[in-house]
Amino acid sequence: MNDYLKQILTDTLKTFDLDESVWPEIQVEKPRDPSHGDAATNLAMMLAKPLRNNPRKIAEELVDKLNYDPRKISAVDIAGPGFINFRFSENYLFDALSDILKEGENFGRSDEDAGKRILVEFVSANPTGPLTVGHGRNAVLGDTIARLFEWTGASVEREYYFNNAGRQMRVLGQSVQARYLQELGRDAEFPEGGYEGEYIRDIAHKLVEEHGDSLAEEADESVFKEKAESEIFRDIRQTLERMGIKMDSFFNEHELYENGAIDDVIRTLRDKELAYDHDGAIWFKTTQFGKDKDTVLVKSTGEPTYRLPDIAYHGNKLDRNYDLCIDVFGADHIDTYPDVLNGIKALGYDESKVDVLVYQFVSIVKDGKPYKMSTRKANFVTLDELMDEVGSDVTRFFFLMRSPSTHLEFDIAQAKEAGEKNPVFYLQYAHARIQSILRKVDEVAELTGSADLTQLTHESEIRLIKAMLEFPDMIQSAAQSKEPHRVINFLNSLASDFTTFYHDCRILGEDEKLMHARATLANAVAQVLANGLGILGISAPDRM
RNA sequence: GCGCCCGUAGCUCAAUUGGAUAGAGCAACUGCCUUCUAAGCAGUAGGUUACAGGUUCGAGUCCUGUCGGGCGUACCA
Repeated sequence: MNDYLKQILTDTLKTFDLDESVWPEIQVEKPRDPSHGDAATNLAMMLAKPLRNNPRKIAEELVDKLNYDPRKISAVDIAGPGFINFRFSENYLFDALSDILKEGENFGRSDEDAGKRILVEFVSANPTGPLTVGHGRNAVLGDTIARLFEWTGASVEREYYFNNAGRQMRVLGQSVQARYLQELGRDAEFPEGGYEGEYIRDIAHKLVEEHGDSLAEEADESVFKEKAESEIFRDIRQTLERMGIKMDSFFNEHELYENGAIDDVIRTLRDKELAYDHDGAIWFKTTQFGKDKDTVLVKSTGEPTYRLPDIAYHGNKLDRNYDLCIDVFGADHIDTYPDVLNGIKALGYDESKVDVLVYQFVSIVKDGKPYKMSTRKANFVTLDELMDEVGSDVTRFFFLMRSPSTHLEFDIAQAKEAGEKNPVFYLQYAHARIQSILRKVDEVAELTGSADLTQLTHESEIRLIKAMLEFPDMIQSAAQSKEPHRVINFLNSLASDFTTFYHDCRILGEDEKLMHARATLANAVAQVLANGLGILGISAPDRM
């Protein structure tokens, strides 16, 4: 419809004495206030300057010359400072409603990004412990953005990047080793800054069961580290699966050392005089990109900092020919990704193909008080514990309901509350309620063929149809802006429109023609709710 | 000190990317179950969008400054 409006406005614009080069971009949007119509354009206001005329006068001329199809548009009028408002004809709305049902579970999909290959990298937690509520926002945002782009037609892959080498992991191995020896009743000193969580004891216990005391004389921690890694990764995968997240690949940083990518990065940066030696370390000239200081790429110990493999990793991703690589990062990485972008640009890649979603941190409220988490100190709430309490639907919903750019306050008590305080149920309830009605309709009547939709005349019926029509555009803008919470806002509003309809209009007990039309409408609403919940990875139950 | 993000109703947050009278949920108050699920609906109250300027037909949204909060500012990841 928007395309149609833009088209007829463009046609009208051609009749004006105005060079095409100064034409404003034609914008059509839905007015906030429904009394202003179904669509509006600010074109007359945009033309005020080039035409040197009063916007309302221009609007009058535009409307006068506008040639529109009355089967689609029932009224056009001018309001406010010069807005032109359009009202959709009912005929158009009814056609659109039957299209929704025809498209069914595909309603809302588009080919906006058809043919594009997109890689979403997310979670990417090193295997030092179970996934916590802190990781949850990353995991659910990444997965949902991937789903959104699947709906806009892209071919999407999900990747988990990790590093199983380095100091963190050594300390992890030492922690397990210490617990193993303690389990055998021997003296063992727990490492400084070791991982104190209960899961470390569980891993140690498993080692005792599998190997008895045969590992007691191991000189270093590597056996323990490997066991810890495989156990923790198994847990992580299970947790993700429980949340409906399936990774297509796990990328080990180690690969970048083996295939020489790391060395290549250093060599190229040196060639371009963007890297140099100083104090035994190798530095990246980030001052050239406007930073205060240069940045260390390789420490004097010979160990690279994480930036270097990050640059190599992004180069690797772009080598795999993705059209777009999306990274999902917490706010603590906000300062590091410009280095990565500058790095890959210096290597000759197109950095515009890397897109970073930075989300703000989750703060936990537990027992009404803020709760500070640390994996190492084992003050954390794991995602599994959370899902034990509230299930995956509520978990996903809470992480998605806020804009990524604002802090998310996760109130464990509120999430646990299965009742009215919990907003996810509102959506599921609307869906279940419709299914229940449709079951009853089936019992009382044998409805065949297509309904006579002209029976739908009530204000709340018309509003529902209009609301559903916005679904496809909403998905596109949610994907493009990487803001899944827009889907939730939309569904909340749709569910609310439905319950208004539910209270205004009965389905059962009306004559068969009207019942058929309303059942059709309700069916479409259920379909759109189910599609939207599907994008969010949340179930749409048939009964509650 | 410097960089990035944020500041909207008592609380948690929206606001169609610069549009018309800033909206929801929770909490408070008033009504509504003899009809399809009351996990619901209708209504009342609650605001100088932190503050001060600026840009323009038009600003919660953009620019500058001030105040307040978060994160970063490592040869940690």
